[in-house]
This record gives sequence, C-alpha cells and structure tokens, in this order.
Amino acid sequence: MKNAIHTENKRINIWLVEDNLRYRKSMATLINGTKGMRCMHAFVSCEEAIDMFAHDSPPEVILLDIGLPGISGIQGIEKFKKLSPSSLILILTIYDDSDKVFDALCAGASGYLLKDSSPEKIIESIKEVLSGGAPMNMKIAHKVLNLFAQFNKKKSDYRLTDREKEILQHIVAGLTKQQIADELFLSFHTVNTHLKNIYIKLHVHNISGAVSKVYKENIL
Amino acid sequence: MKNAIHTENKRINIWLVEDNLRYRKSMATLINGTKGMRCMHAFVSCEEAIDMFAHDSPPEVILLDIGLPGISGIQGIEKFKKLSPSSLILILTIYDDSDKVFDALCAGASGYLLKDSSPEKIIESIKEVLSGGAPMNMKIAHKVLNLFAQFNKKKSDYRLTDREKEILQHIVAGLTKQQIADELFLSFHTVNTHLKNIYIKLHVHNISGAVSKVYKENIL
DNA sequence: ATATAAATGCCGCAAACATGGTATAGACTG
DNA sequence: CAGTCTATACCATGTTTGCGGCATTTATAT
Repeated sequence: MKNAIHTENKRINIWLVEDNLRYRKSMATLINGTKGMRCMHAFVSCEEAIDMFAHDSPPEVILLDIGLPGISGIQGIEKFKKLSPSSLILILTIYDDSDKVFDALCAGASGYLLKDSSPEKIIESIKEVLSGGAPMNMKIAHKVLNLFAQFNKKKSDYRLTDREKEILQHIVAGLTKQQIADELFLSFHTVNTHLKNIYIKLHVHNISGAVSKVYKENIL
Repeated sequence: MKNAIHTENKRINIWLVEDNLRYRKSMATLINGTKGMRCMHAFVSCEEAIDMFAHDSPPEVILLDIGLPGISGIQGIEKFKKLSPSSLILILTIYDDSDKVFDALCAGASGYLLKDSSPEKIIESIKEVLSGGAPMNMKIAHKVLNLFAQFNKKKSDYRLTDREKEILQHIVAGLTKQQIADELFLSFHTVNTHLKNIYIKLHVHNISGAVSKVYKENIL
C-alpha cells in the first residue's frame, strides 16, 4: 500500500505562504481542485513554514508572498533554500517594482507572478517551474531584461592604450610595478611612466582609486 | 480598450536577419502569412540590415539570428539600437548557452527565442514583445534567473569586524591611511594595524589585492 | 573570574609608490 | 614635412605602504 510503485498517483506537494486569509483560502482551493496537485500546508508567515520543515518532508514547490509580517518573503527565500535546496520557490505578490523583483530572483526564486494572474496562469506556472522553466509575468520579464541592460550600459572609455590596459590588468591582479616590469620585460621606469599616464586618464591618484574604477566602470 | 496597433490598418513592420536561406524564407512566409504583420526585409547579414536604415524607415521589430557571418548578432544588437532605439530586437537562434544569452540581453535584446520554437510561439512572441513583454524560451528564462542568482552569490565571509569593514570601504574609495585616520578620528597607527589585520584575513598583501577581492567576492 | 576577541595606540624601517621632470624612436596623420 | 601619439627609458624626491613587534582598554563569552 505504501509502495513506491504508485508514484504516478502521488500529487505534487505544494506549500503556500500568504498572510491574506481570503487569498490563501482561494489559492489552496484552486490547488487542491487541480488534478495532480496538493496544497499540503498553507501558512500565514515564513516562520510557520520554517518550523514545518522539522516535522514534514519538504515540498516540491512553495508559493510565496512577499509582503509578509515578520520575516519578509525575500528573506524567506534564502531560508527555505537553505532548508531544502530542491524546493522551487514561486513568488506570488502584488509588488512589481524592480527592486523587489531583483532581490527575489537573486535570492533564488524560480519564478515571479503577480496576484492579478488568472488561476489558469498560476496552475500553468506551477507546472512550468516543475519542468525546469522560469514562469514570469510579462511585465516582470520585461523588468528583468531592463535590469540586464542596465548592467552593461556603463562601459566608460578612458582611451587607455593597449599597453596601459595591459599594465592596469597587472595592477588589478595585485602585482607591484617591479613585478609588472619583470613580467612584461620592461624597465621599471617604463611601467612607472605608463601608470602615471593611467592615473591621469582615469583621474585617480593611487592604486586603490584605479582598481576601484576598473571594477565600478567595467574598464578593461 | 483596443490597442492602437489593432485599430490601424498598417501592418507591423518586421525585419529579419538570418543567414540560413531556408529558415529565412520560411520565417518570411510565416510572418507575411500572419494578419497584421509584414516582413519588410529579410537580410543575410547585419551589414545589409544596417545599410537599409539609410534607405527605409526603421522596423518595429527585428528578428535576429546570432550565428552570423561578419558582424555577429550580438554586435548587431548594439548597432541597431543605436540606429533606431525604438526598434525591438527579438533574438531567434540555436545558441542557448548562458554567455550568449547574457551578452544578448545586456546589449539590449527584448526577447530571446530558440529556433526549435513552433511557428505559433514565434508569432505569439512578436505580439508579446510589441505589447511590452519579454518573450523567452522556457529554458532561456531559467538561465536568466540562474544568472541573477550568480550575481548575488554568497558573499564570502572573511569575518571582518565592523571597524575593519569601515576602513576597507575607505581604502576602496581611494583614501590613504592618513586620510582615513583623519576621517574616522583615529590615529594613523590604528588604521595601520587594522589594515594589517584586514590583509591577514583576506589573504592579500597590498591594497590592490584587497580592493580586487572586495569587488570580485562582493565583500562589504 | 578569566580567557578571548576587538578596537585602539605606538615604533621603526625597508620597500614601494606618486609625481615632477626629460628624452628618444617609431608610427601615424594631416 | 611637421605634429601628435605611443612606447620606451631614466632621474630625483618626498610620501605612503607593508609588516615586524608591543601594549592597553573594553566587551563578550565560558
């Protein structure tokens, strides 16, 4: 009876974390009314869900709100992921600002839905995340791409020559001027001169300023 | 609540850049066979498409391959965006590795599809990108989320004390030890000692090593 | 209560750095 | 052909760093 052969009959184990009573009830009803899915637990807070990991086997999917009392959904993601790395976390929230999206996805969420999504869309998204996808609201996906575009926008050009870039790379790597000279078969004085010119071009006056600029403005 | 695009008689102006003859033909046929869409030009290379910007009005959507002879699709994105920032670029390629995806999205692509997508999916995606979405293949969306997770990868903990972190921040900002001492109302010797301990904890021996480590491992 | 860690302060010295010069040779540009 | 850019090299000088050691006070933990 408790034979593993009947796994095809087992329903997907889903946990729900949502502080709003009505939404929680309706989501649980939706999930339990769907063939192959089972809302095993519905929690009001992350704390309750965290406790449950000690008493029950972890779920395949966690549907998680962000605006929660106590531990926020964002913080919750990391804790859940630590307790059960294989559990997939699907954010279901009203917040669509870039910061929340960014934080949630960085923390390890596998999908991001807005609460105005249709029940069909939510069920579909649960299936999608289980099959290795990353369900996202259309607007959210757009924000995600914008976040990417922002990353690459700052490539300042300080018109460093190839030699200067080469030397700057070695500086960033932590070598001293003399070590760089040895490495590149140059005189110490040459490296010194190049670095002098680099400082002028980057508008810095020491190594730390140069290295910081390299990383902050994505030079090289 | 009708979208302006649907009320207008004009069809959506789409350009196609794809070096494979058969795929190019079949895509053009697909688009032109879709109500409200028109494949205005089909190019073999980015160069040809770039030339066309001088002779015809820019398209609403560019369907772009990545593996192209001459200017690659990735480089093409930036050039197209410069020539016509409002044109939306939809990548349509066989490459699904994270590097390509990352580069394309950073360059300004508005969507990323794989060539194994069904014709219906492609048409749907064109509509989605026009309505402000970011159509992505399921696997691609998953990779995008993984890229985010990598960004926020666990910041290594070198057990720096608050004071040490504070001093390291000032070092990263480009201040000298003496300037930091003045800034924090400390003795030069204190700053010196702290930095000494920071070096030991970070396993570096100079400022550039420390600053590099701060950025590379997301310390502070 | 007593060990431990953190923050603070001090000394000294060799090494490395920052910055002001000057200068030559080759490459490219108008 | 003259002018600019780049890479190369050298010099001098004062400043800053890296690192060895040592010491005190405070806070935390056992």
